[in-house]
Amino acid sequence: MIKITLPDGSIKEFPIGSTPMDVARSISEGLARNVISADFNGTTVESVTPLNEDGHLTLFTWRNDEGKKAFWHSTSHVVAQALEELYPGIKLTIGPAIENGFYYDVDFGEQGISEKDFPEIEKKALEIARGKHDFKMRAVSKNDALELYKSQGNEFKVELIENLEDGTITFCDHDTFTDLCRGGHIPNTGIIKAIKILNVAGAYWRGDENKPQLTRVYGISFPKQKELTEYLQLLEEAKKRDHRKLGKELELFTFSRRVGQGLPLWLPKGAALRERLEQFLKKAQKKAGYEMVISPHIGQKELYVTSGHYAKYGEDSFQPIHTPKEDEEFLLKPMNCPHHCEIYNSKPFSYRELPKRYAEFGTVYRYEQSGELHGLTRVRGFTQDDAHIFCTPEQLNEEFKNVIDLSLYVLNSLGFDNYRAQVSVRDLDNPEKYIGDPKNWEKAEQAIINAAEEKGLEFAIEKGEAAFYGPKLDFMVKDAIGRNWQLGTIQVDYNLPERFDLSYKGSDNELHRPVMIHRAPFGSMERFIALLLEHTGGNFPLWLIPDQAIILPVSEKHEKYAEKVLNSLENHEIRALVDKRNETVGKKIREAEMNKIPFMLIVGENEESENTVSVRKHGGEDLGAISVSGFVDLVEKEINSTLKSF
RNA sequence: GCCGAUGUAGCUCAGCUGGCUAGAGCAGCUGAUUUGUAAUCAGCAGGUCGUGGGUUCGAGUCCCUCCAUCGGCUCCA
Repeated sequence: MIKITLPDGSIKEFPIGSTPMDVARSISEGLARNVISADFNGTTVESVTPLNEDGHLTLFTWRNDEGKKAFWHSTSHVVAQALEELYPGIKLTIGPAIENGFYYDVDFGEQGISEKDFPEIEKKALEIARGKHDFKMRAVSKNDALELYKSQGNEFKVELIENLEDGTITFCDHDTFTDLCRGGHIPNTGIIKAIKILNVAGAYWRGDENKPQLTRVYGISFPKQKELTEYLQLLEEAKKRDHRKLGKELELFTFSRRVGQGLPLWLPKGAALRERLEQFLKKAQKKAGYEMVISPHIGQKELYVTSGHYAKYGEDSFQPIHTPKEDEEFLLKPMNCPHHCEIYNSKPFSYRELPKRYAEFGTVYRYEQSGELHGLTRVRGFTQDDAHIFCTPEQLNEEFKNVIDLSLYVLNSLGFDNYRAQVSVRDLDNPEKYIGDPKNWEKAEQAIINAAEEKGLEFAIEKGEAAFYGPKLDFMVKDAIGRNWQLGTIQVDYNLPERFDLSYKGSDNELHRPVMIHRAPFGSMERFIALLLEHTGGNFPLWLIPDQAIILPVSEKHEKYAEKVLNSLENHEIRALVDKRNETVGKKIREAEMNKIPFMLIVGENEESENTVSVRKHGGEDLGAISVSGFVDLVEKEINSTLKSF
């Protein structure tokens, strides 16, 4: 008998060779039907793997991430089989599960596949799945494994196997198909009820651009057809919310071939919106003790040699700007920190004067690779809501907490309420990777962790994820349709204060090195607005949205009254406009709806005589006739409920 | 940068295997209509078919170059 410890701590005895499935069955038939994979003593095992020793067992179902992974990974085997049957002679490489689904990298040789072939692949794969084949693992000797793939001329698998140790190599069989695989499958293909091939793309073998390029086939699968339908609807929804589409429709920004790739042009509505965001943050920052500074868009080469950036500056960057003077070089600034260090350096500081908090909406330029540009989220010129805090090591904890407060204030004011934090610390096994005094690192990491705890943040600690110059905290934000984004990094930096020889006079009358905090709650205005567009689907918070209300006169006779209403609204700083076009009310409403204007104020005979407006909210809700001042109150109330002061 | 796909009017799209002056809807303009909660009607105007080259009697359609966009890969001080 073996002793199996379950996650709830209970220990049960089973005959040697029992499988996770047997364990599930002993708990309930329902669980047994749903169990698709398991973890035994820290390694993923099949639900049918015989267990021969005592240990801890966790059962996974479709509801667990691990279960989904096994499900998708298993589907990739099925799809690989389908591909092999449809395109004889192709070479399979690897096919892992990913965050949403799976992919399989395939060398199609001379053959090519395109979107048109997807239905056929899906059909074939489903046919195979319906055959209800068991997944069976078997151990293979290195020689046998090599021989199999050498005989098939599959140099990719051969390379994989050559890097494996004899005795650890396993194959996975199902139906007529065999694949090199370390395991983690569902018991049977039969539970795969829906398969969708999503797209194909090029991908280098082992991610190395000098190696052959393979075709990566992306797909996803589900245990129920309904779940696939829902997933496809989610993709549709994401498409509707695409910030590139909404940005065009709402006239926020555009790009011009003449101006250049990755260089956004802000249209009036977008520029005004961005200005409101900046003012919002400036106001909060002022209260938090920041001082605005301004620095130029370029800096001498010398500046970046000092900061250390020049050493990393390569051919794949914007090239230096030369002047008539020989050997004079300027660089477009890729970041604001060096400039801010020099601002700090402009005069000596006493510890009594710290912290200094320098903030700037600084536009920076980075030559992102052309294939990497994407709407507003990856651009070549963008504006960071940057600030650098120079403080004493003792002040770090307090300052960090203040920055967390500010970041949370930003997130909450903009409708992001689902987030957690990630604290990135050193990898203690590789201390040589980090610069600065280990004692200070210890202090800084503790300061971040304490700050996160004291602020009641839900956070995870990631070992080895810190930058070489300091630990950091990132916010992982979940948007309205469940996608994760990294937002608002807060970094501690020991490197630049050293390089710029920054100092302050301590109470001991000695010079000390300040600590620097980099932070940008928005990250960049471009990326943040893109994210906000996708999060809200273009329905920005009322305080931020370009047009808050549109007045729709029923006919020409009511234009004068409409103007009067507009005037009252403007007096209360409500952004409104009048649709005076010679169109029906129905059409004006339709267009206002499509333009996502939160309030439509219909004015006609009745409203004019009663001094009211008939309010229709975006989406169709009819609030009926309200006095103009009543409407102003309504707007102000709604704004105040989302936009609290810092 | 690499692989693949795409590029037709301001926007969304048609245009079969190359064949007369390239189509539609919306937006725009003109006129009629004066309108009550998601599209009033009619007319007009609008395109060197991304760019440059080639094949052909003939190219939006086939081939090549470049540019841009999209999906990935790589990269992101």
